[in-house]
Amino acid sequence: METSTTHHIVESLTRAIVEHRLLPGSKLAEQKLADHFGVSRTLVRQALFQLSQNRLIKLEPARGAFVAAPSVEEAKQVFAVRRMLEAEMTRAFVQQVTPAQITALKEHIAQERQAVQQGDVTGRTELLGDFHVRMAELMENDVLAQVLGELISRCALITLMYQSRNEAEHSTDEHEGIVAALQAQDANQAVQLMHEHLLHVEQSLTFDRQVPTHDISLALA
Amino acid sequence: METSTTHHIVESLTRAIVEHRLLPGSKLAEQKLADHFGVSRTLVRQALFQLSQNRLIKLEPARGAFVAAPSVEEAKQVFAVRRMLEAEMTRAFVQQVTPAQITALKEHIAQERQAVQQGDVTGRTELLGDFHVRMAELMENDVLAQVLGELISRCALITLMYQSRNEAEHSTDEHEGIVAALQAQDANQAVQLMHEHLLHVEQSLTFDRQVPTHDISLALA
DNA sequence: GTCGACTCAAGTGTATACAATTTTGCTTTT
DNA sequence: AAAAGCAAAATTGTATACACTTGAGTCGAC
Repeated sequence: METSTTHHIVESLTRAIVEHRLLPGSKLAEQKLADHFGVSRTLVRQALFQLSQNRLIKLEPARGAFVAAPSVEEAKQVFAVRRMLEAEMTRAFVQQVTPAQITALKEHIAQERQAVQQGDVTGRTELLGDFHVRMAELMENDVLAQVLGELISRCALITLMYQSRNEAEHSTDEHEGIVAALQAQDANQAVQLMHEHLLHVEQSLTFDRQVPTHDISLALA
Repeated sequence: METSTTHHIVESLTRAIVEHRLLPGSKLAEQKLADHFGVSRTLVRQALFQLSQNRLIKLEPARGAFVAAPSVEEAKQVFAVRRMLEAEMTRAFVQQVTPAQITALKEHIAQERQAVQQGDVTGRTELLGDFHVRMAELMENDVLAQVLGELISRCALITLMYQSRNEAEHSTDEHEGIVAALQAQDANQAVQLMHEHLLHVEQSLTFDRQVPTHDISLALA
């Protein structure tokens, strides 16, 4: 089953949504997408279904697909779960840390800094999230990496909406602190820094800043 | 989008797989399923895609759908994640525990006991998993409940394959111990009991018992 | 002028038709 | 007899056709 064409459509729409070229609430009409990609509605529908599983869009029966408008409330719940999961992940990481892992994480942080410096908003958000997934991957637990990846992509939209450059820079600093604690094999310190880091990221979202939208009912709600 | 017909097919196939009427490796031909359910391949394909997201089946390009054969290795990874997540969940639970929650959990355990007594293998496996999801639900964090639900259903197949009645009874006893610690608001005790409980469940899977299969390459591997 | 029912366009839901790929079984060759 | 090659059947992948639902706009009644 699973074709590469469908995957391409998913990727393309994902980029468009994450980069805010498609705003929350926008309708995604099947035929228009089919025309744009030069395929039939069949493949578009497969892609839309997949995107709905990723929570990037919402499917309403007989009405169609709309770009998701994640609530701050949901993001808070996601962060609560991430704090639970990542605190323990960090503790386990220290138990089996190797110099190679530290090197890999430091390299990643260097990339983060570069993206922040260059003002690459989309890139930096992706990299900041990937730091956490990278940790999971380095623990050689595919399930952990995947669950964490889903959690992070689940609030990627909302993070993008709310996160400022200043906060992004702060996150990179905190990543550095965590890696330092990991290197020192100071489990309690690493866990606490991770916990605080996630709290900080969450708090930066709760400002409830003004967000543009195309959806009238959403704009007036 | 999302129709109730597709949902019905998913439910039906899920039951068949979980109840081992369809063994790991079995091929699920689209036309045969379509005939059986009296619908077109379109709806069957939707259902199969959904099942593949739930990891109950595996889709191979141009070859078709096959009932998944989860590895013990994967189950171990799932349990490692569950230990991380549920230990912290338990700790947070104690922080905000109410008498109503304790009552709800005790009621659930009574159901577990009944299923174990009656030799209802499928029912007991479902209930034993649901205890953990119920805890998440009682915390009013939908995301947590959903993530945990996915993790549990992800190893439901393998749990069913390996878990004996004796182990099921033991699990129920451990659930009772956890609730007692929650009621006493003894966070450390509750967390440790939860941690040990998940270790026990995992260990009961690693026996690598003989499992019947229709897949030849799998049987000879 | 407002509310309600009707009509019709637009779009989604499902089935079917067709194309491409894989599997299977037979034939041929060594 | 075993292995390789080929052809037909079966199965998946994609496109199209048709049915049904929704929502907007119009017309008419009050």
